[in-house]
Amino acid sequence: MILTGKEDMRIRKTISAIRANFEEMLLEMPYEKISVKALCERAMINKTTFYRYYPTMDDLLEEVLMEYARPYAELTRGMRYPDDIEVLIHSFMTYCTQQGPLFDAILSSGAYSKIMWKLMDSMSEERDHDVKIPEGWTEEEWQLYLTHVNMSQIRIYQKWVEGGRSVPVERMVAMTVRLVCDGARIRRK
Amino acid sequence: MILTGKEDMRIRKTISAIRANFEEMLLEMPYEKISVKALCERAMINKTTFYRYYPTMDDLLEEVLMEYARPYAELTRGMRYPDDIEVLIHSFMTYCTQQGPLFDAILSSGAYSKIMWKLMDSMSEERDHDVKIPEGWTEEEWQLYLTHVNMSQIRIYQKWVEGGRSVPVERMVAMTVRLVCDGARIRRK
DNA sequence: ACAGATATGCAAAAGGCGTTGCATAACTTT
DNA sequence: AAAGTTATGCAACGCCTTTTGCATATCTGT
Repeated sequence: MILTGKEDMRIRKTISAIRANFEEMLLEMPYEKISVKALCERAMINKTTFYRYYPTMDDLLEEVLMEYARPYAELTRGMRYPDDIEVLIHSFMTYCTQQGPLFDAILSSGAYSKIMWKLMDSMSEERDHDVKIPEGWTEEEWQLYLTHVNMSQIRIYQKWVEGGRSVPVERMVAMTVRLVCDGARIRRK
Repeated sequence: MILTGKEDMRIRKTISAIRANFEEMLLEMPYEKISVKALCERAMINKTTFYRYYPTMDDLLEEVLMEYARPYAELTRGMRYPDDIEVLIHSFMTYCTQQGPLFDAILSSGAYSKIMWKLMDSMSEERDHDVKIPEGWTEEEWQLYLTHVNMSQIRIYQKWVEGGRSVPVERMVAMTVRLVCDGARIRRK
């Protein structure tokens, strides 16, 4: 549930407690280890109350993650595939990098990869929902294009985090741009 | 558990019952809806017996899915990225297409996307485990390359299935090859 | 400050997971 | 065919999820 600030004070108190404790726990343990029971005990609310707002824990996770999508859409407003692809890749990588440990914790919780697709989709949807298919592309080609480009970025970022970010961001961006933009047929040297 | 045929007959009976009923159920309902309890009742075995062989249901799913990886590795033996990328993409798409409804059911059960990465990894690992990093590539570039190429293929295939395969295979292959090989900077027309 | 609305807590229930110890059944070996 | 091995079934357990009805506490509007 997203707070507008106009709700009953009990609601705001409850939601904040859930959110705050959930985010804390995400930093302490992998998502899969967090039980409704433990979260409720920690947030000092009743299980019933939790279920009043979130059908499942996954919904809560999704809600938290989705709040990262909005600022990104804002940041890249006006940018378009395929023309601005370099900038978009750069923005994505640097944006993710700046989001801090919570963001990475959720992404690394590979168990819930479905949510990442959703994230990537909504990151582009918020920006692209009004966008027409570019000239010369069929509907299917365009869908394929977005799938390909989005998927690569998020998976590459995720693997990069998993690997402890041993490569500097800028180098990572450069490699990604080269690979995604110039294609996979290229030979090095 | 993979049967060699030399086991105690009780074991073979049990494992077959589990596998057969599990595969049936996968065609009837999404993976997440299948409970250990229901599977055991249907297979007419005790829960204890199930857990003797599979720590979790995920392991069972993985086992079933992984059996698709071996023939694919066989099929593409000797092929290498990046040189044979066109053939590899073509092989992947057509191979998947020929696997029938069970394969698609597992893949569409998007909930369990983690396993697809595993699938894709093992599809290439079985083939590439002995392969050195190509000349002129750094370790990281090569990892990035594989991530990118593998991810795209599996996600594109998955989306294609989700969309009811409205585009013919060969066209799908062509589009994928073009996009992955020639890169995402290209403009149509 | 009061009345009405409504969110929360509590307790209990049904159901699934994963584990245990033990008796019994089925299999293999000789 | 008997002896020894080992897989299965059974019953019960502790734990977690998700839902329920109802009483109580807390909020909001006036």
